[in-house]
Amino acid sequence: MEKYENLLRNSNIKVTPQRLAIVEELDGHVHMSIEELYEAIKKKFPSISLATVYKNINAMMDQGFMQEVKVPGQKSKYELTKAPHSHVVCENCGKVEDIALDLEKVTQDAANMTRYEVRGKALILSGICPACKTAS
Amino acid sequence: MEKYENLLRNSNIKVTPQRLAIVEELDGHVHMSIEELYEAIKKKFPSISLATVYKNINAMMDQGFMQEVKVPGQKSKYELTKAPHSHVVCENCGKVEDIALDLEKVTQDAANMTRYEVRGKALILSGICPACKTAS
DNA sequence: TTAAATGCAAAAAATTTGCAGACGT
DNA sequence: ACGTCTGCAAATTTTTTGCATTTAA
Repeated sequence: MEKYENLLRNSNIKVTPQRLAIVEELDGHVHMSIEELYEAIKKKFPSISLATVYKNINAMMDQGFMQEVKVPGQKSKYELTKAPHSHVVCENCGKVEDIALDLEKVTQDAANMTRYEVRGKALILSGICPACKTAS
Repeated sequence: MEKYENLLRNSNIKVTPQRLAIVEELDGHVHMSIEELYEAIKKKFPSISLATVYKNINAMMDQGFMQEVKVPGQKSKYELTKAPHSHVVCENCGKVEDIALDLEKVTQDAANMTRYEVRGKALILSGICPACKTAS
């Protein structure tokens, strides 16, 4: 995970094993709640404390490294900052996936209707994922 | 607020002054956090307890009367259930507004790409509202 | 070497629960 | 009258903070 070490270093944020563990965990799972992250990291890093996870999530969010995904009906999940994108969440299994959707038109419409200077767009679609549909 | 009395009554949920106060407050302000609701209602109804606000929000959400709006960067706000719609939030003053946007195309795209059976759509745009733009 | 990070325990904030009395229907 | 709701206090849960020690650079 060389790439993350450098990304962190370039941003007045020290590279600690705890931080790398968080980043690597997210790099694998993509979307996890605080508690999920903590439990997962404890397996490889039993001494980590929950406070450290909180502090680091907050620090990395302040630096723009990480973003909160406010999922309807469940706890917030966190992801490493990537290109802007939308999310799809399965109402059955809770899984969250990224999806690249074109929100240009919708954003234009909104700007015209509200006169807002629109800066951010957060779209979360929910439904039943193919796996859960098959299973039921 | 006759209308709400009947709506509540038709749904095995008793009409109490506390509940009417919550509903009337939201009917006026549309989007409020738990704490905002509690503070506002206390003015007209000093004996209400925070626990009652929580219990009623939860009860009315269970009944589908009320919905949580998970706003990026601030506490969740609540609104009375209306026709599906999107939201615009001002990053400066925190105000949340409803907006009717056509998400048909975007939803279709998402369904095609993910094979999800899409049921819900939550879009929150953020930016600077006209009032804050003028003021700055 | 030095400022920043960790981990613990304690504090604070947010939310839920149990229960006796009050209230809606 | 009956079952539900309220308000209080206590219990949980979630998140933040202070501080002594350790660690990255």
